[in-house]
Amino acid sequence: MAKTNHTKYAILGLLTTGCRTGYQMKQMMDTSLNHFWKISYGQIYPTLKQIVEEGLATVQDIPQDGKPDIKEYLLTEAGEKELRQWLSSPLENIPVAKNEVLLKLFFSRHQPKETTIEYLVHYQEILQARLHTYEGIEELIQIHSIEKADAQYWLFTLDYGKQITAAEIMWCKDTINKLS
Amino acid sequence: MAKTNHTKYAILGLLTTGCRTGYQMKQMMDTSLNHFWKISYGQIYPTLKQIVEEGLATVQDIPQDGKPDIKEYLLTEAGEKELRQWLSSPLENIPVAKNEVLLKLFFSRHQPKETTIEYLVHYQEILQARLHTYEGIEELIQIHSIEKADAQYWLFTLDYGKQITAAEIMWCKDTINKLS
DNA sequence: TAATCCATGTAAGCAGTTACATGATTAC
DNA sequence: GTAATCATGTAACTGCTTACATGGATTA
Repeated sequence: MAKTNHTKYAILGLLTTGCRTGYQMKQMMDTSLNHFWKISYGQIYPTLKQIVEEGLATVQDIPQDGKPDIKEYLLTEAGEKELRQWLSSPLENIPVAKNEVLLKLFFSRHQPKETTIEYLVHYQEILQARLHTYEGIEELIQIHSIEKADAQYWLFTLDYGKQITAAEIMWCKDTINKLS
Repeated sequence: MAKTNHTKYAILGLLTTGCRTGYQMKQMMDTSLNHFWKISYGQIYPTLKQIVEEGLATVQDIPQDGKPDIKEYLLTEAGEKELRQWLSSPLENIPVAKNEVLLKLFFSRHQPKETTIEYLVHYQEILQARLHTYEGIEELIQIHSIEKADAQYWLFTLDYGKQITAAEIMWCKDTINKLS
């Protein structure tokens, strides 16, 4: 089964992008990785602890003036190796993404068509808003990392979000039409 | 927060489609709802029990010859009402779907481009296979439910799967090109 | 004779969120 | 004076999968 703990690798990866504290990682997630990955502090801090125990990173307490002390994490060579190994490992069975929108639609013959249409219109608005968010992220990436080797790959993932969301919007329009 | 237990509603919904046992529901999930919803027996049976306790369905033990006894579940009026209420409730914050493919790509500057390309080619193949699966599901729906009011909505969800997968394949090709 | 189908169910465990606690500093 | 920002962390809980148990009938 090779149960890969993806969260662990997400954090190892973030350690290569300039993030050095759990707090910074959370912020990064909530901005740049926002559209395809998200974890809570309740997950980040214990995982960081575990990563240190495994020798994949080191910690150092650094006092700050005015602000709370920080714990600075740095990737070790073993950590880098582990990350690279995960990157090059083939992707196995991708789990099915649960889709609440489709679940409701699947059973929607039990409600008036108008309600379903309203529902889809609302969903379309959410998608449109999401597209705007992506534009914001694009700017962030360009500001943050003009000369970073990362930027190219970050824009690939963003492009995914943009293209798939656009396709979803198209589908919404199609489906609304079919129902009208 | 209005924590909606989607699994419960998935099961209530399935009870309106001719599924009368937990076993049948699992089969239905693994075929027709396969691309956007999936649950295990360990989730189905306890939820069915709970649904009966809440008065949303009734059970009946029915002995069979040759095969194991079945427990036949039937939706009550209260159950139908509950389902309809959920259907008409607005969709709130859609949780971020974690995407392992994008997570790896995000950190892929740490590996040779060739490896990333191979990886994307492999992913593309998986997507292509998925498209074929969808065609299979389409046939299933058409056979299963020629005169069912459900069919229209089932085909909508399938259409979603087909269109989004096609868009993903396009993105794969684009990205492979950019990397070459 | 080994595997698969039918059909139900439970216990252990994991991944993850939510809510809470702490406490100084800065912005409105 | 109230809220937000910075920064770390834990405990309780939920949702879900996996692995196991049972056992006759059918298929390869």
